[in-house]
Amino acid sequence: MGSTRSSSRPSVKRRLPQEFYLRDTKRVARDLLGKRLVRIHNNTRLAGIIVETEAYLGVKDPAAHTYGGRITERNKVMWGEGGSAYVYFVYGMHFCLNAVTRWAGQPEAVLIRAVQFTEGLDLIKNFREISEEKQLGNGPAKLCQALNITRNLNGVSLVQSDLFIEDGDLIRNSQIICRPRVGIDYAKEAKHWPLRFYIKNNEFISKK
DNA sequence: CTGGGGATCGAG
DNA sequence: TCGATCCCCAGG
Repeated sequence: MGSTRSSSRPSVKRRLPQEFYLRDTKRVARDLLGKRLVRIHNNTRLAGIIVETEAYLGVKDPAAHTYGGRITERNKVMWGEGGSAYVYFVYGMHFCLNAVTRWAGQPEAVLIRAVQFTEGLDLIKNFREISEEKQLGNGPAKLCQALNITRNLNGVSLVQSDLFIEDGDLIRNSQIICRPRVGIDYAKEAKHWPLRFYIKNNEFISKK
């Protein structure tokens, strides 16, 4: 009514354009913090804030599936244009979701490692078969289970499909922690590279 | 064809 | 710390 504050102008959330994903992969990983990961499931909106990511830097990154220029059936989506989803199966039972970055032929990606869910919690709790909210998306395989993301979404466009990422709150640099990535002990010197990004003091990240 | 291992999770 | 569980993929 008589409000003179900025709340009278609602912030419009819009889907990130393909250009967002074509940029430097570390920048994309950092900039994805605070954005909203959204999945439309049977006309229901499931969504949450991305609070943790990791960058995978392609042919020169010993931790990446495309290290050394490998082209395989599994990793071929990473070789395509930025802006699509790379979903892979791991450890015999889990799926992980990446946003492919850069242009075709530069096979890099950002792993989404944790999401703070804010919409569609009933359905998400069903998929996860738990109700504790801090446990719903605090890991790359957990958030895939929460959104029912499996191999059939490998390769879909984040710019056009029912799986996408929206604008969100701006996260200041002072609120971002940068550390080595998780679960890549096999990756020689790259295991120390600071390519994991997460929001400081956030309760929904995968590890302390 | 084969077998070693994995961008994880949860129980003990 | 360890087992689950199975697909991937390099090597023969």
